[in-house]
Amino acid sequence: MGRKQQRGEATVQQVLDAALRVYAESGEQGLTVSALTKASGVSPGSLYHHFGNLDGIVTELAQRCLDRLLDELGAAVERTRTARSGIRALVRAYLEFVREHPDASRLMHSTSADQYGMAEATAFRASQEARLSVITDWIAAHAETGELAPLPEPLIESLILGPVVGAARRWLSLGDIDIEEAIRVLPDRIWHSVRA
Amino acid sequence: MGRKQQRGEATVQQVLDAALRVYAESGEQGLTVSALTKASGVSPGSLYHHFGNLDGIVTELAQRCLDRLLDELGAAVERTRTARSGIRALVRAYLEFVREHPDASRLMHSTSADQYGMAEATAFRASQEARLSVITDWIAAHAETGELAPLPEPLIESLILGPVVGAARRWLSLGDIDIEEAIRVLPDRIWHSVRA
DNA sequence: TGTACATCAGTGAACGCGCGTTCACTGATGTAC
DNA sequence: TGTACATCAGTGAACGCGCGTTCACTGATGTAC
Repeated sequence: MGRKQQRGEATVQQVLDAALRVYAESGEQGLTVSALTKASGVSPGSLYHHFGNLDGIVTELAQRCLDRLLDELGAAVERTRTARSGIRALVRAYLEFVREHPDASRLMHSTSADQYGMAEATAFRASQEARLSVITDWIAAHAETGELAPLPEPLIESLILGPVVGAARRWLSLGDIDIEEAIRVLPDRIWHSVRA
Repeated sequence: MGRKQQRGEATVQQVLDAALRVYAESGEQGLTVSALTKASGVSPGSLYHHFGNLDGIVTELAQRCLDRLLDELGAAVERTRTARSGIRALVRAYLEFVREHPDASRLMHSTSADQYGMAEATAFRASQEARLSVITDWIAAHAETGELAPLPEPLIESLILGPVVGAARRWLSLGDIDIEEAIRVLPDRIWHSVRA
């Protein structure tokens, strides 16, 4: 049985790069097969050979973006000791990721749990569970020490990520937020909403 | 010049009701013209007579939903004196609206500023300015008294609405949040993140 | 090392479907005098 | 009150476009012996 050829993965990467570019320029409704073949130089047939269908491309791209984000968040949190420094690092890492990768962030913020229905959102979450659990476990641990408010994990998560996502979205779309100021200010503000 | 006939407005309402129903059942991609004609009993021609195009229907529906939400938020805030009671009332009113009108909330949360590009998001916001300013003015007023943290209005807004929207979205899609608990808990938690 | 074979990667013309939209028309409602 | 006219409301068959997808095929890469 032949091993997978490496030029395959190169093509996959080429397509995903092009997809992010197209999405950044023309948004979700601009992300068509013909736009992708044009932007990537990859033929429709090859595209289907690697991804199955158009949805597969978007899903794969969103997954990879989320992978990177969650990796950074996990790393940020694991470098800390106290709940306070952890929350602050988490918020800062998220906003810095958005600042560094605005296109990827835009994509994630509009596809992750939004356009897809509930079932797919659940599946999506499940597939990231390994990376996600680094963070949720950390939260659970610090909830048990009494440093964090005794709330269900989803509520804690909403309190932390809610303002971050809100500010990020707004910076990405309306642009009436100074992201540097957000990075300076939000971590501590959010900490005050979840501490015991 | 003949006055507008009232059966026109009845048809418009019929279509918008159907649109919300279709959206709730089949999501954004199910909201097609043929689905609307089937669900509303209104012919394509009539549909275009009243709305111009399909986008016009979605926009109109989102606008009307947002109208109602902002009215309730404005009313909730105006019944209060202190910053603390105002913030808490605002959060509570938002979550109660979501609980009472989940379908309308789902629609707003995925169309308002998401699928549309920046330009349209701005225009959308501008058209709601009257209702929006009731709330932003209230925030500005209480920021000046020193009750609220001295932050730019968009950041305050993110801190307040972020967790609310996050929790609402999650209740609407994943369903792993107890909305009654959120109504009980979030108002005070959020208040702690924006107070001076 | 060379040859034969299997699998992977990639092409691009072609297809059919369903979408948003139009248009010529009929019917209903309101206005003028 | 009745008649003539203008505008609004509504119909539904028809259209064309562009979308996602397929498929028969060629070329490249890796494996077996």
